[in-house]
Amino acid sequence: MLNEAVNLDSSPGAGGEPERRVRDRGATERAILAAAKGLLAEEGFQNFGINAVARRAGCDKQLIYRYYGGLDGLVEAIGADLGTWVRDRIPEDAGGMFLLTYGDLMERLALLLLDALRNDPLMRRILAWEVSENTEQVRRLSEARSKALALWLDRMRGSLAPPKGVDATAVNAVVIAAIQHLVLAGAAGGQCAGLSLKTSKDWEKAATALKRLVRGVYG
Amino acid sequence: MLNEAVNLDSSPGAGGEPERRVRDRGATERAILAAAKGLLAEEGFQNFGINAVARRAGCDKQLIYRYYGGLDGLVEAIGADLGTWVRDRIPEDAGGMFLLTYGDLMERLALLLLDALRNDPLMRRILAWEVSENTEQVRRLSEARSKALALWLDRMRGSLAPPKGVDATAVNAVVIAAIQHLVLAGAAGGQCAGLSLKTSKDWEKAATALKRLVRGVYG
DNA sequence: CCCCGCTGTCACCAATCGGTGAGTAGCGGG
DNA sequence: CCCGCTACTCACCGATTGGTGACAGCGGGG
Repeated sequence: MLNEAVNLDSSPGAGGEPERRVRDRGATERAILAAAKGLLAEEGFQNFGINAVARRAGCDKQLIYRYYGGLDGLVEAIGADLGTWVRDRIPEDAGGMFLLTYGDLMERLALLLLDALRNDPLMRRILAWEVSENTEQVRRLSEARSKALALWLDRMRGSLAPPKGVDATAVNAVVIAAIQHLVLAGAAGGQCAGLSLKTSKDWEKAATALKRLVRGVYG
Repeated sequence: MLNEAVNLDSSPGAGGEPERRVRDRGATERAILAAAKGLLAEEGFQNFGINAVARRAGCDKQLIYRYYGGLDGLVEAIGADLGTWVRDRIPEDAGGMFLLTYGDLMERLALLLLDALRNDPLMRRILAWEVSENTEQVRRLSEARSKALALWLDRMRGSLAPPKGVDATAVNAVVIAAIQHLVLAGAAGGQCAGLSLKTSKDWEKAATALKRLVRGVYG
């Protein structure tokens, strides 16, 4: 909770002095972006503002206006940064599933997405932000996130085609909705509709139920 | 959307005058509660505060402190009010489903819940609030909401038992999670995971997918 | 060498927030 | 009729918000 994480000028010089910041615009920009992401991930969008970001980044808010054009630009930068999410989340064994059925694939994807979201506080906060507000800021961020998600799904799916007679888009959307809400509810309140979501055993139950549902449709 | 609902002093007297408020504590209390619910439903929890509620109720915020003990008490009152939600949402034909299978029942329940939430902005906002914050305020409200939901489900279910070999609690929680997130995403951004959620045709697609998933598990 | 521009800091602005204490206005009972 | 209780309003508090203009200090190019 205490500041730290801001101390990017931990030069080995005599400690404790006023410690003038080095003049390095690139580093400052990165520090601001990191502060924004960290703040959003840890505190949520409620107290996400110019002052808070500047405080956490350890610089003056004026720099945020100068370098990012205000909070909007900063949010946009965060959105752009989400592109890396895909790169980081593609397991290396993605190619190892080329002879699975669509059902196998979707089950696997669902569980992977569940885990990925469970371990990504920033993504969770953005998700919560999306369903809570409908400002321009959020819309941009939302677009970036959903694009990243779509790209991820695309990469993972490979060239497997869904079975006929099923509106795969809709079914998958419902499954993804379930995953997202489970993760959000679990992170926020530790439960969802009477199902506890705290221990890993709880999550296994949820995962099993999720598998059953997916299998029930895709076989 | 405009204020109204607040206009409890629409006495037939000459309109436009300063229109002194009648001294009626009960009416004022009700006006405050209504203002709070309306504000929460229409604006969301972001700008939900003492000042905003007082402004909308057309009275001094001091009265909120006096009558409800501050925002916390007011939120609690909203929570208590959610008990009525159940009463209002029990269709009269609830008894007409006594010989359905569990699958029929859950399908019906899922669709009913979907519609109920789609038409209840207040419930939606509370839901969004729940997954966005974890303060004491929200926790109380969340508890009231989930209790209301549980009661509703209970009333609707009647005495039908779930099939064996299935973790009905978990499956149902996942289904409910899907419904809730679909509604939230639809209301906020008009889409979810590539599925548009604007027209009633869109919602039919989602409902169909939901039915498929439920049927896949419960037959 | 000096000066200009870029980086970073500080002081200040109006607006709003939650919260409180003091004071006003009207109704009802003696 | 008047007095007192109660519903209600107003004025003010400190803190924090987003936002801006002016200034300081270092460094590189003329």
